[in-house]
Amino acid sequence: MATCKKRDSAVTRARILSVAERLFAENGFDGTRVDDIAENAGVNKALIYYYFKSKDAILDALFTSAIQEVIQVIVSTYDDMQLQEDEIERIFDVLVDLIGRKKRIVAVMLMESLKASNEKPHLFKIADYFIGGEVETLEQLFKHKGHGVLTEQERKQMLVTEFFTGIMPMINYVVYSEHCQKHFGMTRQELRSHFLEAFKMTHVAYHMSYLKRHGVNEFPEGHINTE
Amino acid sequence: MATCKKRDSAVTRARILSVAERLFAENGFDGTRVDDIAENAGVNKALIYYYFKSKDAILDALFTSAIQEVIQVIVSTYDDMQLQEDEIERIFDVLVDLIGRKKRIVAVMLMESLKASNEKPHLFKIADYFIGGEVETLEQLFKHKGHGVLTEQERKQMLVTEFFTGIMPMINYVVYSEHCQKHFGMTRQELRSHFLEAFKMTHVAYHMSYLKRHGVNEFPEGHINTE
Amino acid sequence: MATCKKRDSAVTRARILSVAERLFAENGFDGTRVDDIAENAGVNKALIYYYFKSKDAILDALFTSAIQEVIQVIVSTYDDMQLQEDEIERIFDVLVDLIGRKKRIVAVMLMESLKASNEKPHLFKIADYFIGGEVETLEQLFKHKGHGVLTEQERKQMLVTEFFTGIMPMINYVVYSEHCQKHFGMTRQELRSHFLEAFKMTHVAYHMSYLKRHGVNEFPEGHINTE
Amino acid sequence: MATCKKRDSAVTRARILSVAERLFAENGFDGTRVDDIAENAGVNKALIYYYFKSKDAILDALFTSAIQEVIQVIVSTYDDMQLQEDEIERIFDVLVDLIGRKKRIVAVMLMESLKASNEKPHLFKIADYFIGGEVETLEQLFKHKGHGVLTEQERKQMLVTEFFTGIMPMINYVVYSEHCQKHFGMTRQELRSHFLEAFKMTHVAYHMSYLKRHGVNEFPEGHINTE
DNA sequence: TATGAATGAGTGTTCATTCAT
DNA sequence: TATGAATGAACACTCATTCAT
Repeated sequence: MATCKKRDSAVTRARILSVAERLFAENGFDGTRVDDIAENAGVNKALIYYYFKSKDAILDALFTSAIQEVIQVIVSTYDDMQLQEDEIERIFDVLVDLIGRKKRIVAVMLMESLKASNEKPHLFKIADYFIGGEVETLEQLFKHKGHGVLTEQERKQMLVTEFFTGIMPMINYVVYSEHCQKHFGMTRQELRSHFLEAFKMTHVAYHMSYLKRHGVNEFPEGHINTE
Repeated sequence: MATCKKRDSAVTRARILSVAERLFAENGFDGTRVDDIAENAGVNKALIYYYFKSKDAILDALFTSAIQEVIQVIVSTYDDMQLQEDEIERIFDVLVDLIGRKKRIVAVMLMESLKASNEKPHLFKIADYFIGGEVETLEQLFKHKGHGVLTEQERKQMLVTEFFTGIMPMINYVVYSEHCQKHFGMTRQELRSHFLEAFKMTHVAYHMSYLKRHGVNEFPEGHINTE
Repeated sequence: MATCKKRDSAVTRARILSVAERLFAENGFDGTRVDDIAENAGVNKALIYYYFKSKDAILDALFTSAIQEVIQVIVSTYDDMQLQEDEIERIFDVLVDLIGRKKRIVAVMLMESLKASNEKPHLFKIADYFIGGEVETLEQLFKHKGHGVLTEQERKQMLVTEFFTGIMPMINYVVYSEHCQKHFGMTRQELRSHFLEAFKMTHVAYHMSYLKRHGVNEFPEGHINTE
Repeated sequence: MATCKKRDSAVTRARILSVAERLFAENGFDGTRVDDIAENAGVNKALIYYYFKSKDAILDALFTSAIQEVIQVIVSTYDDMQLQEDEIERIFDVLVDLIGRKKRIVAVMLMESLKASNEKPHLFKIADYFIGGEVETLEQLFKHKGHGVLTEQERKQMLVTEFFTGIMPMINYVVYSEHCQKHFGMTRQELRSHFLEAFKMTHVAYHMSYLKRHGVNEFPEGHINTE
């Protein structure tokens, strides 16, 4: 009769992950004790080690699943979406919501990435997919317009621009959202619309002018339109 | 006679702080042991507690001194600098070098700021001064041009824009510099010039167009010039 | 019809015991985990607790069965064997092979016996049977020769001699065999023949001279012959 | 005024080692907890890790110091001692007392040596010195008598004989002394004299007859005398 | 000002054992 | 007879902090 809550492997594992995600975000990875995770998940500490090899393995599992989820959404987004200017907001919504749903684990990713001793920050795994999508889209447009392939320098410039003025601001918006609301005394909506405006006026505007400068004004089947 | 290397209170204290800054940046605050600090500073562990009440106190001292130094530089920078476009690069250099010199402690600040449990992230203390400088400068220009004071909404938009597309990208550039060089396969110089270019084409360009839109084309005694 | 591999109680139990014996010998009792036994035996960990009350119970079962097996062989050996000198080697073979077959569990017994806290080392259970066989044989000979029963002191001397120069060297040979081969750089055969020689020249030679000293030169129906 | 007991590094370290030695002997290495050592030594557990890198390091320290002590005594013993038969008992006393003083740590060595997974048992380090002393002495005698150097086979036979019928019985006597007294119902003195008798009648007798067989009846400046 | 010794409270991890099915 | 899930009690080791000198 009663839906058995205990003894369900998948559910328990998920609960551990969920709790770990929250606590890591609240106190950082090092600041979170396995005991805390156990207690908050309502399971025995040893059970955590039944599902995960180590505390690090929990973090890895969180990272991996977050990255996979993000990648999946990005791929499908760039697939079925026309980059018309009037769709900017919709794209923005999708991406911000996407990261937002994983904001806690993304925050942990940032924390770990900030450690100088960290060799291969997971942050870049996500960034790569975002950037990859944008750069690829642009290359397609260029090829269609008769421009040759990008030079190495052009590619590098693109990567850096996308990273520091495209994806990172979005990530920062997501992870610092609450702090900003408090510090600047804004509602969630205010902050969101102000950030969207700022993003449009900087990163998006740059894209538009870049395309215009390269004579990409009309798009094959209706891609990014600049005016 | 006496080569006063040991027994010099100020020097020892400074060495402890310097070592702590490096180790905190390398391994995070939680990942750094007081033993490590002691060993690397070449002092007895107990001596650290003679100079600092606790490990946290070391971090606070680092934050405080870093913030003070940053503020001091910013104030003097905005004082004696003409925001002509041809000076953008010089301003950029000054600011980036400023943060860069404190990059490690800034990285720690970011880490701490990312924790959801953190009430008043130190990050904003620094950001406020940067933003404050820019916003004040703009307000001065506006007043001079006959525009009234900024509306609340305009101010908020300005704050958000400065934070997410102005100061944060610079901070990110500084703290992720090494990781980016490695990940994108660039030299320090390449990354710097690409980032500067990206910054100009987004945040700076936004400022220029904003000013132009508001008819601020000439400056009293030679402020920001848009063309 | 049914290939009864699983679901065969006796076989499973035996497999658990066999695996436990190997692992205990390899890593010691404390160094062996029940998980390891389960994994190596290819059974579920909980099943082990279906067959055995505890980890200690597994060890006890191993001890008990080993001791019983040893006793059984000893009894039959001393029954049907003539202690002629030319049979020394055959006796030696039988005994060494006997212990050798249980060498792993014997090693564990020794380990347990070495603990000062151990009250009644199992080691003596086995030793008693070996010693008992020899002493009894000798007593039979003496009685037959007209010597009276042994004095208490003679018995005690016999026990000690048998223990330290008879059974223990054989046990040591078996349990340290591999280590000795490696350390002394010998093949199994070399070590065996050298040990047999050493055993003959010490313990066996002592027996012979002892018997001779007591005028036991001929044997009723062909027992130990000294020259 | 009061002789300061605390805060004396050497004393504390020694107390830890002493307690560890006792507990390891009582319960085995794996059966002893660091907490137990701390409690019995009357020190904080962390202090143990201030003096020793790990639990294994404690064992190593015990082994190393025991081995060094044993080696030192052996060297001086074989140096200044005449191997006359009437001195056998004195030699025996010295060696047995020597091992006896380290009986607990020797017992632990045996336990560890019994683990099949143990690569280089410490047991052999001690055994080598005992055996080395005896073998060298014999070689000297042979050389003096005009016998050439030992063949490889002779050396190997000697090593095996010394190990299994010389040093190991003595070690066994020492480590099983208490158990034997209890099991065989003897006093310490009884056991000792019985064992000495057994040792003389086997290992020592073998040495004597071996020498006689090789015509070593008189000794240069009074070494081992066989009759 | 400086240090070696000492401590209490963790901290990740393990393991024998049991439960529910 | 068999299993996957769950647990409590350890356990080796760590670390910020303090004491005595």
